[in-house]
Amino acid sequence: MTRVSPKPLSFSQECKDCPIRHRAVCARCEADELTQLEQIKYYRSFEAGQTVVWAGDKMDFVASVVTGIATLSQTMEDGRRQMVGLLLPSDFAGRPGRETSAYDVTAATDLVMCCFRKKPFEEMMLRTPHIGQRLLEMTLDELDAAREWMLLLGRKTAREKIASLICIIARRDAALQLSASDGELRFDLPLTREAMSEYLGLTLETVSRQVSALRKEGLIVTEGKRQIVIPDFDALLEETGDDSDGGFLI
Amino acid sequence: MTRVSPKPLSFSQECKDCPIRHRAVCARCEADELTQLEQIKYYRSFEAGQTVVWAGDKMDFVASVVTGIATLSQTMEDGRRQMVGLLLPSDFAGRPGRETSAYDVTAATDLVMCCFRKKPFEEMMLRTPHIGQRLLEMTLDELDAAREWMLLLGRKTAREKIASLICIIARRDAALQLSASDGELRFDLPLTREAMSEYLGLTLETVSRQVSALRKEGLIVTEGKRQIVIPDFDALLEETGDDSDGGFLI
DNA sequence: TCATGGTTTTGATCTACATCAATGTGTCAG
DNA sequence: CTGACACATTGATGTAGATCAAAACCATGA
Repeated sequence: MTRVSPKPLSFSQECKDCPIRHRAVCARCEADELTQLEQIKYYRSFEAGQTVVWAGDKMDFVASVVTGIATLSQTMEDGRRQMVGLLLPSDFAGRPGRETSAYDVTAATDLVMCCFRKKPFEEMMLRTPHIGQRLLEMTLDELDAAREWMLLLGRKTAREKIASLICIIARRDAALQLSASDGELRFDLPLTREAMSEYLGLTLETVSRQVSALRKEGLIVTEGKRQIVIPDFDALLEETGDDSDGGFLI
Repeated sequence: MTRVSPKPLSFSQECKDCPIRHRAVCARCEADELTQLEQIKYYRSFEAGQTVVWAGDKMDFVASVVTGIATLSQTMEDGRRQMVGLLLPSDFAGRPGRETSAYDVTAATDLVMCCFRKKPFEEMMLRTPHIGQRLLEMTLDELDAAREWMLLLGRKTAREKIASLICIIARRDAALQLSASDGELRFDLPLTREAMSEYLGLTLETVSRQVSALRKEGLIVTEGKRQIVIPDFDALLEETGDDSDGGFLI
């Protein structure tokens, strides 16, 4: 909940930090709208493990992830938890037109978010249609991702779930940094086994076992703490159960 | 795929048929926009079991359900299927800005859809911001529903899944028809055991067993083919695993 | 250097649900 | 009335993944 002093970022710098979506929200704005956005935005940073908002709590801002990873989760009374959203840099959180957060929002890693107070943001949406249009596109993308996720939760085996998660993160990672060093893929898997289990609807023991299995078979290589190397992406894709083309995952 | 001759419905009649969302898309339009909508819309009807579009097929329209139930499903190569959308009267199908359908769209019951050719619809969205705004609201609602569904798929027991599905249908049914005869709830469960199993990520045998169990315990009463009576809604809610208030399900 | 606490791995056992197989029920055509 | 067909129920058995328990790993700080 540490409210950090606003960083001296210009818009162009900011867009460098969050290359896809946040820029898409901001960069097309006319100059005066842009100025207004500047006036109502602020930055907050969180340490890994901190909670941004609890489900049911008042949430008077919308935000986009600048660096780090945030998660959205639902909890049942008896403590069972299911992750329902994974926000990478440039992803958007918060729903215009709703007072309270429907989910626990948690920092999975150290996290910086760029926040806009909700009221002014909504007013600006009314004045500036393209923001709403862009938000609609992004929401439709998220809905598609959620539906892909539903297939994973409802029908995939533990092994397929793990392979899918790794491929999803690898793909999104590759999309963010232009570094498509084709052949092998190297990236950070910045989730604990527990976070992975909440994503996948498994226990953390099962996650651990299946990751070990994939490693023993050489489909993935783990380097140090959480660095992962995929020697042959297509081979791993085979294990996901998805049809080969991979389609429109974010 | 039977293309039905356009029915002689006025707008007000149409709004009677699809009381919530479809009206929300249309009724606020200015008179001239309304006329344009009238010009580009047409009706199609399908028999139970028919496929509206296959995943990957061209889909050059968006549509809203007038009567009946449609489903969105994903299929894996080996045939495993997961339902990812359940469209009741007034729900919206199709994504502006996408050429092909991402899902199999199927008529779960006899079905009538009100279709708008995509191109003119998109052009009208640009001219008429409130349509886009309404679509954003609807998409956000669907995203919330999808996330609730993810919790169900990832963490609920078979018994909780069945209870949840019945409650969801009962609630949406009650929302459509004003008839809130409180105390007991009576409604149609217009899904086969197989469709239910695709919704819930279970096998149809497990669905059958759990429905029988709920019936034997008196939590639900089945009348005739697919009519269901819930003598005590709150008692059934207890079995869903959700927190009592029930929140924001569509 | 060693204790401390968080995370991960691995093992042994249990169980909810899947799978395979048979039987029952309702509806429609003839 | 009688197959025939689609759908639903019920039973017997198997298994993927959960649960319970212990150990290993790994950073941090005294």
